Amino acid sequence: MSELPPIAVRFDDPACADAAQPFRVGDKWTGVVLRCLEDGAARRFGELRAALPWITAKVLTETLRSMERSGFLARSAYDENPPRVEYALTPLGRSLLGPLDTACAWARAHGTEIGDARAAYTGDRPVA
Amino acid sequence: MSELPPIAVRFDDPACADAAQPFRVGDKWTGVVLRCLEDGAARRFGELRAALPWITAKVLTETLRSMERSGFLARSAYDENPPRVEYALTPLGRSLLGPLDTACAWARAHGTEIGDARAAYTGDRPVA
DNA sequence: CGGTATCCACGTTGATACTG
DNA sequence: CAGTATCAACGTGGATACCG
Repeated sequence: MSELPPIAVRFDDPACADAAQPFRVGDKWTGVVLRCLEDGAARRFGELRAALPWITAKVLTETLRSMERSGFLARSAYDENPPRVEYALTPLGRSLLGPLDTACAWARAHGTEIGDARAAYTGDRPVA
Repeated sequence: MSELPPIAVRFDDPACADAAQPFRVGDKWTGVVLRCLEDGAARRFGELRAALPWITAKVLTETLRSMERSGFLARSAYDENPPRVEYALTPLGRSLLGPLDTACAWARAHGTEIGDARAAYTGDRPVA
């Protein structure tokens, strides 16, 4: 299985610019994990860690547990040495990808307008 | 201008069941405010308050400020007695409605599956 | 009417260290 | 390798009271 490239901070990445990203899927990191698994392949914990170096192991674990609990992904543990654990999207998890794409498309089309609006915002509240 | 009906807790309402609602737009209440203004009409602060009685004035003010700052809505204050302030979506704010509908459609189609998955979840992690 | 000011409880994130 | 334990820091959200 090929290594996942680290997910750079992209505009359509919920990890970056929460400020400029009005759409969120699930918890803070759910969207990025979905992106890591969107091709349908199963990934090991370490692969996900390597792809998302800015998430601590603890938070990644919590995110994966939460997604598992909601039925978005399935966890498979193999009793080997060294241990191996794999995560893959379920059909329910894959069903999130469409709306996620819609949100990302919005961000690509309009995201910069948010920054423009904030830059232009003075806090003045003229009286009509 | 007609009174806004209170927004009941609907499944596609981000206010209810954060747990079962994986999509969020902006801050906690941004989505509901968008819904209140989606018809394009301007609403007074008090109208929004009445429609969203479960949001405190402070938090509603913060939400409106944040949305104004991001360019999602425009605030108009009229120097009258008693004071009048109106909020209306900007074109940028209206552009959010499409993705919001997509997210709500997902929730209607798949939302119950999350609850099912949680009910079925035992925390057992069988070893393969 | 349309807000602010103040204070607080809570949940989430994060750093660090440790383990089967 | 794939986690867990612990603790600290922070931001959000909410209750209440007051103001121009």
